[in-house]
Amino acid sequence: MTSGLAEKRREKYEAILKAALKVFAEHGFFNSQVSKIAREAGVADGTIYLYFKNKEDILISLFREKLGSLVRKFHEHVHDDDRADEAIRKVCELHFTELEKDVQLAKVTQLELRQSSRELHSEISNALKPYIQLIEDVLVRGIEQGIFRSDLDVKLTRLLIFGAMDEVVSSWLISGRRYSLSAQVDKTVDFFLRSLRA
Amino acid sequence: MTSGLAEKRREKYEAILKAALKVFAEHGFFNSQVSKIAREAGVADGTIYLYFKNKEDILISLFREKLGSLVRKFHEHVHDDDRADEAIRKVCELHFTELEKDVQLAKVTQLELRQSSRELHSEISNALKPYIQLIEDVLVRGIEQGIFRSDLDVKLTRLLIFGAMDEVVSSWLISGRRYSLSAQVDKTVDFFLRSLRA
Amino acid sequence: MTSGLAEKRREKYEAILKAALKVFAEHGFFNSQVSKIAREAGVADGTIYLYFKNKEDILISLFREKLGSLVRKFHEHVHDDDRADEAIRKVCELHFTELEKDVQLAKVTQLELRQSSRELHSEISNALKPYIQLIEDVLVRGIEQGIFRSDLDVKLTRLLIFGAMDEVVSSWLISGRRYSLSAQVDKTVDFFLRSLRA
Amino acid sequence: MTSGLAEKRREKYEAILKAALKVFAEHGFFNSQVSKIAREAGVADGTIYLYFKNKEDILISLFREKLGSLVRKFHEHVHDDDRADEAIRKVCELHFTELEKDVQLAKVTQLELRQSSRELHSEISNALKPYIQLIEDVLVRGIEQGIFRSDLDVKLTRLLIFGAMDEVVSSWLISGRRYSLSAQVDKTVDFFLRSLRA
DNA sequence: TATGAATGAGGATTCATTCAT
DNA sequence: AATGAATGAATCCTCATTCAT
Repeated sequence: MTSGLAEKRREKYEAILKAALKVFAEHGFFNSQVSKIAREAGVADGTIYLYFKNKEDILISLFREKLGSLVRKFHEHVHDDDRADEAIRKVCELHFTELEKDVQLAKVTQLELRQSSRELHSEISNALKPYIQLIEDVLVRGIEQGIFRSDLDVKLTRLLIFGAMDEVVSSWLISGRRYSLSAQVDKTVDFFLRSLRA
Repeated sequence: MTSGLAEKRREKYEAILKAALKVFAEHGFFNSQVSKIAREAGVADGTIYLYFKNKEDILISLFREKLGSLVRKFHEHVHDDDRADEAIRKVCELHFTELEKDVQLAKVTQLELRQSSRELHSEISNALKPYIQLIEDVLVRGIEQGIFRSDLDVKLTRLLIFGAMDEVVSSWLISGRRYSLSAQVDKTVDFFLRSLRA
Repeated sequence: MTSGLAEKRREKYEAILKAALKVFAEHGFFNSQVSKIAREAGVADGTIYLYFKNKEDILISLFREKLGSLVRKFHEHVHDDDRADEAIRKVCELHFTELEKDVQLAKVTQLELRQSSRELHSEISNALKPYIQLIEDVLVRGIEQGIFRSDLDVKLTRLLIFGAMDEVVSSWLISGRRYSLSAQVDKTVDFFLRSLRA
Repeated sequence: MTSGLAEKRREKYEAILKAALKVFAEHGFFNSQVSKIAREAGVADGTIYLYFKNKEDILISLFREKLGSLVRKFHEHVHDDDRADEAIRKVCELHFTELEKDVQLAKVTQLELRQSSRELHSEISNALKPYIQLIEDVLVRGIEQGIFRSDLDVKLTRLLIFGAMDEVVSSWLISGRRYSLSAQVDKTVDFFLRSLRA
């Protein structure tokens, strides 16, 4: 029953990631001890190193898994023949609602992820790429559909859109989540579409 | 001659900040030792603590000084009776050209500043407030001038604008500055104004 | 078929020792992980502990086996009625040629063996005793045969002889084996015999 | 008063070395914690690293200082125009009496010094070189004086002599110092001179 | 004011050994 | 007998900060 073993391994892997998410969100990356994560996950300190190369690797893996899941969710809800303006709305909606649902994840991605070492930055930006690319794909499709301006610089625009959403989330977190994040979707998307439309 | 003393004090204060900017930009906040900053500034380790409370205080002070100077520069170039759309252009232009001119500052604000502790974040967002407020003021003025839509949510929009610019700078840095940052001003401002205009 | 089982056990025991010899010679005792020896021997980590008490026990066993084999070889080549001066030559010849043939063994005995813990030292000197004793026996026989001085302090002299040979081997190893070790036999034995002869 | 500062520094340096000698002799290199040395020396753990690069550096420095002092002592007692056979006696006498007087040093040099890492070995053999060279110089002088055989291989012979003495000291230590080490000088030197004499 | 030697808390990681399977 | 995943004790070193001078 190899699947039993692999499954068990996967379970422990995810237990550690879950514990890490909680600890990182609560204390920040640099103030989180590996031993604290181990305790939270109910494993020995050394066990962590059977699943992850080092402390940074935990953060990267966490980020990859979560971002991958976000991209996957997007693909579940949006199809290639959907209207690009609806797709933009869906991206923003998922971005805001998913992070609103999972505050720990929001904290880690917005605040703690930046607290990493120099080398980590390229890893992180690699992990972000599929998401940024996804936004670009929607922009390109919008132009093809004749919905978006054909003179758009898609490489620049994808950054403007991602950066704008990112800042809204950060600000919401820093404010202590005193208002609804998902309530910002409409106005945010409106802002984007006014600029994008042909 | 207290002013002589005060002047001397100010000089050393600035020498330390200048050294810190260089060291932080080169090695990142967490990989910068106070002793390295002291050596770069030509003072003893202990002297640092006569001017700053602790290591974080150096970063905050650096940020405040630099951001204050950026805000000051804006006020030099833009006046209350200027057209709001021109003011938005001026904000973006200054944002991009100032950071393009001072790469060390760009690195510190975009990358290293985020590597700070939990407590630091509120300090940083405090230091950012005057700049964000400045953007908001322009938006309000634009509405009053009838140039911008009156249904704008200025609190949200200022974030969208700041976040978008911020991301363009980050991306430019991460790319290794392989293209001109200031060359992005026109398209970026165009993106903003299409959404803002009445 | 206990002998079949015992044989299999012996085979695995020797496979582990052979692997340990290679790993110890290459990385030194303290830089050799038990898991590395296990991998080299093609067994699981835990299996090591079915054959050896602990890591040190591997080293001691290795030493005993190898030294025992050296003593056995000596007895194959020298007989009680041989001339003692010829026996001294044989001892030195075997000492140098055997270690020259088996560099891994030389490295372990000369360099890594010393890197052991306090408690190990008595074990090691126990394992060395048969060899030192063998030298003493030759000396006693030489006196009886009238070939060696009767005023020799055999307890001291056996140390002088062993220590001298030991140092030649160590120096040869440290030099990177840039010359022939066995070529030193004649001059070394000459040095000994000038002092020993009646 | 720079000499005051330098003196103070030297004093602390020696206090740490003295503490290290005691701790290493008692527990062996690998079982000696840096913190134990610090406590013994009456300084903070971190202070150690103001004087030494790392733990190994303490051992190397200790070795160098002590061996240097032994070489210096030899030069105080022997002069270039002394008879080479007397010089050999002096070498052996100093070797045995100095280590007999300073058992901690004997333990460290004979037993613990070998327990070092691969890289350390070349450092150690470098530190030993002046002493080995000193023996060679005496041999060369003996040949020039016509006292020693002119067909001596001085490079080999210096090893035989050093190795023989070294082993006597090791054996004495392992025996628990149950006999006088310096009492072995006469017979040891006699063994050497019988081989060396023209 | 300025110095810089001294402090000492703090933590990621390794690896010999165990034990459930 | 054999496995190898899990354990968790153990420690060197860094570096922000202090304080005697």
